[in-house]
Amino acid sequence: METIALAEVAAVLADPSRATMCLVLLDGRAWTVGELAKAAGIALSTASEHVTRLVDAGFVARVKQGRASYVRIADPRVAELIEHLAQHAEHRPVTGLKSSVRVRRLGFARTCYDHLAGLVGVALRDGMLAEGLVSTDAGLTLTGRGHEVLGELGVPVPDGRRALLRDCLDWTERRDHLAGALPAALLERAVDAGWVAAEGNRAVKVLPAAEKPFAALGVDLAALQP
Amino acid sequence: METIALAEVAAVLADPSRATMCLVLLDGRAWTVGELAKAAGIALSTASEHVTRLVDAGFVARVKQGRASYVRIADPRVAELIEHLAQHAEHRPVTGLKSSVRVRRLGFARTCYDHLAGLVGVALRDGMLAEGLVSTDAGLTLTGRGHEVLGELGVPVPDGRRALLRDCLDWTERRDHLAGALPAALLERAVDAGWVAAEGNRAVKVLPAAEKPFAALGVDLAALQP
DNA sequence: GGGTCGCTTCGGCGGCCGCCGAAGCGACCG
DNA sequence: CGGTCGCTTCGGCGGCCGCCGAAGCGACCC
Repeated sequence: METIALAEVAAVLADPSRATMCLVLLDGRAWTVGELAKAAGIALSTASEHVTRLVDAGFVARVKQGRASYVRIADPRVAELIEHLAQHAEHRPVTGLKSSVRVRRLGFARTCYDHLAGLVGVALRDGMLAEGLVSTDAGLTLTGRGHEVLGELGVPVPDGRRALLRDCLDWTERRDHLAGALPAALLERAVDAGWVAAEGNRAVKVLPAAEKPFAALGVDLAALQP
Repeated sequence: METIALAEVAAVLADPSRATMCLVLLDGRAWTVGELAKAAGIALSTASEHVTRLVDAGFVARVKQGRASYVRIADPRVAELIEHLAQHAEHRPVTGLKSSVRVRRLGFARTCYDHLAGLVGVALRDGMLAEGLVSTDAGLTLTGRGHEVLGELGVPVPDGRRALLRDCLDWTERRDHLAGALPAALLERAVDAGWVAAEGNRAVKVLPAAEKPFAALGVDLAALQP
């Protein structure tokens, strides 16, 4: 019986249109049904049906606002599940030509649901390790120094149920970057403080103000330019 | 393009027969194609086709031995992915009547791929936390005392790429138990040392010899009997 | 070497599901 | 209070895919 549940959940993501929707929703924003239809290249009516199914499966939430209907990922755990699955999917040969163009545009800095990824994301992981802010001795952990430095930068260290730090294989870099509650808080702080700014879909622009705080995290942005 | 990859991977698990196969394979053993066919309730020919597809997708490995053909999960990361998906699947209402009977049989102690789960698995997490062997201060980590105690028990602390400790929502207990490289090493030691013995599919029998080592891990087995 | 056994491959059937356009339905705009 | 706009629902079409039994193919047994 329980086994059927697994198949049902997988079936929801097994359709290319629904998969596309989930992936674009990983940018953390709320999309209208019409936008999702366009992104997936299908009729509005079909998109609406897909959204219904994603809602029923608990993957996304639909919030009506006036005559529009906004769709967003239901909760961070779902985002992590989709990322996990996408990681496995990208774990093999690949890749087309067109995608490499898109990847170029997104490669330097981008968001992965609610945290930084791309070249900058990977450098952040390396830098924080090198500075001793995080440790991999027994799983990924934040060190005492890490607590201090983040405090000085105005990044609150979350203490909820969600894992503080997780490795997340980067789609473009093929190396791990940091995911979890802490990187999410870091991105939020970075946007608030004007260190970075969201550009397009998932692209992120790194602003000059980022230089100092990122240096404190072990990242030399000047040496990193593409 | 990349989006299609996600859908393809999900599609592999979206079939009830293949999902069943993957779930039974979570016991870590190698199954023959015939056994899998019986478990899924389908013809041998169909099962063979499913196995081929699971192999192509990188979920399982097929190793020929004489005229038999053994199938097992391809690697621990795959097992974690399937568990992750199954967790999401079981995250809702549920449950039939028949399944509760099966659950009863498996509830006390069972394996979850390569580590202990069930009531004992949950108690292990609680006990190790209470004894200060693991900590949740910044993600799940093994403490210094944890290293010591495990050393005394003859459990080697792995240092590979795989995460040492992870929370894993228990299907039967609806609470977390410990997964990851360390719980896997613990189970292996427990079997070798005769603390526990594998019974049926995923059921585990806890032997008298388990009392002392489990007490060291903060678990009072006598108080735990079902 | 003939017989059996376990698995794989092949052909063909049947059902499910994703697709669209048309129609229905609120919400907002004048 | 008609008109438009965004979304949802409905009916029907078409293709894909999981299913089986039959046939093919090695490996083992005697």
